[in-house]
Amino acid sequence: MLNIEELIAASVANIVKELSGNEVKPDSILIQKTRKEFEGDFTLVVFPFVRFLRQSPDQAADTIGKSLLQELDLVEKYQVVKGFLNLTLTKAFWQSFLLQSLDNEQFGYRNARSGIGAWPGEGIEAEEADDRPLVVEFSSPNTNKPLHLGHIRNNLLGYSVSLLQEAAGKKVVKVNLVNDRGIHICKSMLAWMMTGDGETPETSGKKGDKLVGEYYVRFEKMLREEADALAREKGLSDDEARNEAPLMKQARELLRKWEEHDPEVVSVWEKMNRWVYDGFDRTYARMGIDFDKIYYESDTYLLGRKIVLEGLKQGLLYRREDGSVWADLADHNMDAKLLLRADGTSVYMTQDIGTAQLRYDDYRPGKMIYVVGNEQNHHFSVLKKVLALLGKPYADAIHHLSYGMVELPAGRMKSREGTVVDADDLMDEMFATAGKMTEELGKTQDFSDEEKAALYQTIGLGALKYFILKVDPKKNMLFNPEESIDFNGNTGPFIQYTYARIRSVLRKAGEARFQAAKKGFAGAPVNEKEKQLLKALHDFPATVLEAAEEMSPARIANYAYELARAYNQFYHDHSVLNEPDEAVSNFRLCLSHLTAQTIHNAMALLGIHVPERM
RNA sequence: GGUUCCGUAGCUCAGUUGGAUAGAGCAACAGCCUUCUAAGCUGUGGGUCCUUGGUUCGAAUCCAAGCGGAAUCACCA
Repeated sequence: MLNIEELIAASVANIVKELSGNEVKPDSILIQKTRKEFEGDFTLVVFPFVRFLRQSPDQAADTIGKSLLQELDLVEKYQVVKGFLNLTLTKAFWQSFLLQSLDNEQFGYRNARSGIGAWPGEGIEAEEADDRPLVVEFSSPNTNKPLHLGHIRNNLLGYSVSLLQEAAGKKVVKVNLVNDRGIHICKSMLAWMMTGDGETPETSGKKGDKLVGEYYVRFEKMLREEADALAREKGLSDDEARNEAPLMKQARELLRKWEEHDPEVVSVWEKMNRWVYDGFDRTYARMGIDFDKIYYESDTYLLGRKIVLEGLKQGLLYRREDGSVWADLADHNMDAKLLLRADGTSVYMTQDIGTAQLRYDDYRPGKMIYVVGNEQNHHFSVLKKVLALLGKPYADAIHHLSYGMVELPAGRMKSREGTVVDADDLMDEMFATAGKMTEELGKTQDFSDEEKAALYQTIGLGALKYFILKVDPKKNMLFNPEESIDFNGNTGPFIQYTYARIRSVLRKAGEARFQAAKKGFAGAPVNEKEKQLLKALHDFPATVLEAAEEMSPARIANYAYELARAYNQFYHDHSVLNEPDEAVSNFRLCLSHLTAQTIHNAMALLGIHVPERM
């Protein structure tokens, strides 16, 4: 079915062709929303075809306007302003849009395509890439430290982008790739073995990821002391001293033993990783994030190595004298990339090759989206080149969703300077602030303790998520811990509040009255504030598709804000239930209902809940 | 130095495939609660859209050069 903009555009194309005999390109017909300061609903920019019509812009606009008025019933009138043709659609059009949308709880979402759940299997290769599932990787933490603010942006983005793609009709698989192996985790293990005295999350009461993180910090501290001493004694550079320090040698020895599957080492590794996973799980749960599949690097790096060795056998890669294996990327003006060290161990790129293959085998995705910070832009362009070199069909399917860093007023977070903003702490603070604000406003006197806790969590998380998601992903963003995140203005709680207000009206009206209202508003007059609301609501489905296309939750966040603002302006000026004219009251009730539904659906795409009362 | 990204109000950010007089919020000031939730609404002040050229009927948006900032150019992940 054509939407209204397409319908008008098609009609305009016909008109111009009849008048001038010229075929106009569809994309030269620009239908946009009429700006607030002019009368009208949609605007046609006539400049692109004044040439064909051999008329002044205003004359051309008038000519087209007249024809549209005749041809399309839903065009009520038009006005010409400086080469812009402003069309006003009939009340009937808007009211039937409202009526049709009201019963659709999934308003704005495209239905998920059926039959895609049964992958992988025969025939999947023949399907269009568009019909295949999408794999979205996000979070991807290391297991030596708790999650921090940077991870929060990553998690929220990845989760929201997944929801957006689903809303656009794609089948989505959310995956996490846990970096559970390597020197960093060996450092935590070593510090724990040397100084831990058997401490566990149970004996200490500490969250597992926090506990392991503490040992990582302890290792770094001890290493620093050793390295400083060594640098003084032997006059070594800092890098040399750190490398030469006995602790560092022990950590590397631990890694070597791990790769040899030393049972004792593997057992400590498993134990401490489990602590971390338990901690992460709690943080994810609180954040409202989940995954369909978790990959572990310890499982994928060997596959990567296998693929590299096959590539070498096929002559796609080459071996240097020292035995290391490389990809030649000179054709792409890139330096050669190391894929296996001389000792046969793998690097980051190697395991990413394995991971990509595994995902392809598991899901045959049309696209593999990696939500990873922009510091890894180069890594991903190399990964794609290497996979192409290896002849992998999924090389082009890889899409790096690159996002900007979260910066503090003093710059980047630095663990050495203790400026890392911990994810759990931040959420705790948000919940506490939400509670304080709500108590001050005296809004929850009749709430039970459980209801209060749930509400404060909803508001606190809403504020945090909205704050982060409203910013264009590719831009760096600033977070100032001194100034707590706002609850007024362009914020999550503002939108949540608007929803709660509407729900309050709807509760007062009751379901029976709403059902009756749906049948009883035809022909009611539409005032300016109501028209603004209708236009905003009408925009939602297209906005969802654009946001999905651009992978930008920010588009949805800004949309939700505009919608809430439009409702509040309407609400301020007009009464729903106290309106004496029954048809008008019915109309406003329905308008309120669809607005609530749309706010709910928009916020859901950001992973934000909306409260019935606040 | 090469490559990529960013530069819009005092601050944080919007601004669709180029379209009308560049918008919000915060902060400041002034108003609005006997009426469905004032976490709201209304108003005032605040701009060299980094600069200079180019393309165009039309440029914050596209192109080129320059300036400023960030990331990256690892046998780290």
